[in-house]
Amino acid sequence: MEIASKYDPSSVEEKWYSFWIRNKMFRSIPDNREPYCIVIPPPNVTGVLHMGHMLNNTIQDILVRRARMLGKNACWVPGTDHASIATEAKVVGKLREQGIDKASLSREEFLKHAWEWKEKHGGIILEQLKKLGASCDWDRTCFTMDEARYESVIEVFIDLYNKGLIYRGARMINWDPKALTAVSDEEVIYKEVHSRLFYVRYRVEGTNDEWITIATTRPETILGDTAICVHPEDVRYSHLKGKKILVPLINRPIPVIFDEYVDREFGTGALKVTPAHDINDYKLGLKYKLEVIDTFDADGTLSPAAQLYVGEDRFKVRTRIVKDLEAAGQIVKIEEYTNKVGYSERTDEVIEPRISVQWFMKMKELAKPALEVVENEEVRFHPAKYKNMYRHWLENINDWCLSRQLLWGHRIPAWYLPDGSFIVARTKEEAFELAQARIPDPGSHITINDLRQDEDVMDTWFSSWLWPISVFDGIRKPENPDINYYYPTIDLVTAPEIIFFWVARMIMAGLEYRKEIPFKNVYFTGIVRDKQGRKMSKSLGNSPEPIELIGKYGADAVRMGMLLCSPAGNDLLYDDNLVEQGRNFCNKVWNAMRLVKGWSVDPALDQPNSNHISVEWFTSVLNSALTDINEQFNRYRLSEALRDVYKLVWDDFCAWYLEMIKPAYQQPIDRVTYDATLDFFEKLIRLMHPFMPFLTEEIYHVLHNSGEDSIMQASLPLAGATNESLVKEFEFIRELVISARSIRSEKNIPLKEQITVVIRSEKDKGASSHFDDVVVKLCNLKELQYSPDKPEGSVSFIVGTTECFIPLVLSINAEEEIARLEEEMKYQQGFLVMVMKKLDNASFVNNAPAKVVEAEKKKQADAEARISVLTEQIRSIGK
RNA sequence: GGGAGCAUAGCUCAGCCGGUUCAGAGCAUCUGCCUUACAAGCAGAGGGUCACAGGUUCGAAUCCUGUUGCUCCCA
Repeated sequence: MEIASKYDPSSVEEKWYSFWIRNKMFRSIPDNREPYCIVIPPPNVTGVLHMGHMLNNTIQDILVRRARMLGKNACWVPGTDHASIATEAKVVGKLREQGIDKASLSREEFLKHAWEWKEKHGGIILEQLKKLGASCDWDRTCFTMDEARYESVIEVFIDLYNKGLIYRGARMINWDPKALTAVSDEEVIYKEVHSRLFYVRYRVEGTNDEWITIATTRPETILGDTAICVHPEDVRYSHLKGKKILVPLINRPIPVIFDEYVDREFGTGALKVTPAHDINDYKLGLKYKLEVIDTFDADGTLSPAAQLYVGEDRFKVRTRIVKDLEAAGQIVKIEEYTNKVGYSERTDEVIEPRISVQWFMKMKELAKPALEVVENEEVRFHPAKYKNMYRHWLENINDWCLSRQLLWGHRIPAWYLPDGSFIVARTKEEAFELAQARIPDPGSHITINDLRQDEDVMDTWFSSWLWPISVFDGIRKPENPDINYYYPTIDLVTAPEIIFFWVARMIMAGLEYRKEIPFKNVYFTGIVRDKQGRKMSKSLGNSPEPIELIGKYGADAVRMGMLLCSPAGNDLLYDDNLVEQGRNFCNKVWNAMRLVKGWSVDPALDQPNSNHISVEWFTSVLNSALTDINEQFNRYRLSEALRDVYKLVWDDFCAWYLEMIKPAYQQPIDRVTYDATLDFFEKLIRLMHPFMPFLTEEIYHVLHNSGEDSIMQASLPLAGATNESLVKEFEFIRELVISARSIRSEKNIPLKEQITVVIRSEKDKGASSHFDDVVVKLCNLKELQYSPDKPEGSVSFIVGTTECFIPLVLSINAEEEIARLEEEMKYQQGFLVMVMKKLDNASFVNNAPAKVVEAEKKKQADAEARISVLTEQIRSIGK
């Protein structure tokens, strides 16, 4: 049968994925093998997967497939995340397109739409993962809001509330006026923006023309000012002690306070204090018991408390109030100014600091053990540099704002009584029971219908942080066989940007609910960027569509391309040519298979010497590479491991080994070499399988003509012994061959023309002759000779310290030759001078380790040998 | 404003404990080749004061200090 000269992934990938699924090869159930488990970072059901997911999931699949081939019971748990705020925004947007206003829907109606969205997009995402080749145990697919996960979240909320770790309180929070919800500190992105610094003068009460000038970037908050703050040692303002200042336009008197918080150098050294709308002002307000005037409504328009501009948007008001202040003669000057402004991660709306009653979780107690397990490397980070970042965050941790004013998510299990107090309970019924028990006066009876559940849902991450436990139902059933077997999981693969959102909190949850870390290693991938280093984003349109890419190049190529260039924690600059490189590699392997598959075996043929030595050599090379690659995996250097595989397969196996044993056209090969080669090939594809599952499965079946077994279930090749001296010997041969080829190329000697290479050596001495036949074959030699003399009319070259010649029929250009040799001579002499400088230095010889000195002496000897050879060569040509 | 990290070939990076696996890899570039597995290929070649300035040392890309430039995190 003719095998196509180009590997066609499209026909192969579908076939093998359904084969794996059909045979339940990704399925894992607890048994007595060692478990290996990864839980997927659940992708959001907001949309489709992007290149970052491709990289991240490729890495997970590599780890899982490798673990499986190492005989472990490998389990990769897939799932998706409900992504509260992001998904809700998408659903609202979609409804708006259909002319439906969210406000016109009941909670139940809205949730129906949200679930529809989830079913559709969650499904797409899982299909994309399958296209990539992900070997997830699909029977375990979870969703952060399915029944088991939902109940787990509620359980944990109640438990932490009862432990006093969750509380309800009024705090200044980050408010998203577009999504109309609180967001956590971690969801605020600070961006540098060009703005203006307004210098506004406030009149001192009781004077006609005494003023104090403040500087602000947010004049629209002036109406909420409740103090002016200056530094206690600032002499410019000391006369204002006890005075009142009038808020511009509304003339409300406010006190002057004195606090060291103020930076005297900034602006005028006088600060307006608006406790309702700035976190630092809020703290000052608490300290000095200032009045809090909330001049904004939830949607970012001014509230009646502002007195002016009521109902107008905050940014419109900024322009208007400046105009009005100017008219009133209270603008002193306006400066251009660059400052950082917080934006909502989800809606990109400018965050408004706002005082609001929310649910919070105390973090300090949980943070301590979570820091410890990373410090002592119970949980290892790869690369380790992220420990610094982690430590810094945990040491400066704030309470976690848990509630979100949204519909899509886990609803807060708190019920309010008519008197405003609340009860945290699983169900309304339970809350009612508790309520009755609590009410001291039996006469003031309430009915169950008097209870009203909190309208808010929880932060999405409050479900994600339980993920490694909840996917095994370990919250509801802490002793079930799955959780006992799979937990703690082994590896987590995620992005550094969610180290706080997710990684830190999972560690906390694990320690709190299992008394055990959730995973042993965290592999941080980089961010996939475009060639210009920009983050890939939909709005820029700079991200390739992963499924199209897979369709064009094949999943294996995409996996290779993504990983080849992404050492742990390093950003990856995506370029199509990475994927091309992956595709080319697939094709290379494919063609190696075509070559080997095309050979016919002659059982009568003895194994020639050159084949024998070649097999021995490659055995050693393979074993040593297997050892190295293992080591790379142990250090979580996956990109480097893949590079080593690439080099082993392409360079050592294809470019050297196969060329060494390749029979002449239409000639048969001997049995021993053929079997050894098939064995090598099989080991190589098994080694490659975690990286490129489809191609290797295909080749596995072509090589075996086998039916139902799969390379997935084969074991990884084990490293055996390496014959170091043989490998070293071959390095000499490799250099010799390259030099000879290079001369062939320089001298324009056609490949077909046979030449002779002479190695200068006393008979039976010098270069070993193990590989002589190999050299003859690789260089297309008539003959390889050893001779103590230089042949007449030949080009010479040096391999190591050994002199070699290629006798040429055509005349040698003496000048060219001498120039070439002299250049080499110059280099060698320079090298020798450097070596001698060291060796002549008494303190070097006395202080450096003997080994180093020895090495220098060897260098000296080698350089001298080469120089004398060169001298002799130049002289002989010269005469 | 506080903290962390990075700077090595045109590009992306590797170089752990200072010393021939020290100046490397892949890609890109250039020159030959459609050589019977592969042009998605083969054979060659060029290309770097290891950001800058000091210091420690017999010896520095590697350790220390400063400078510059970039990145990230936190407020």
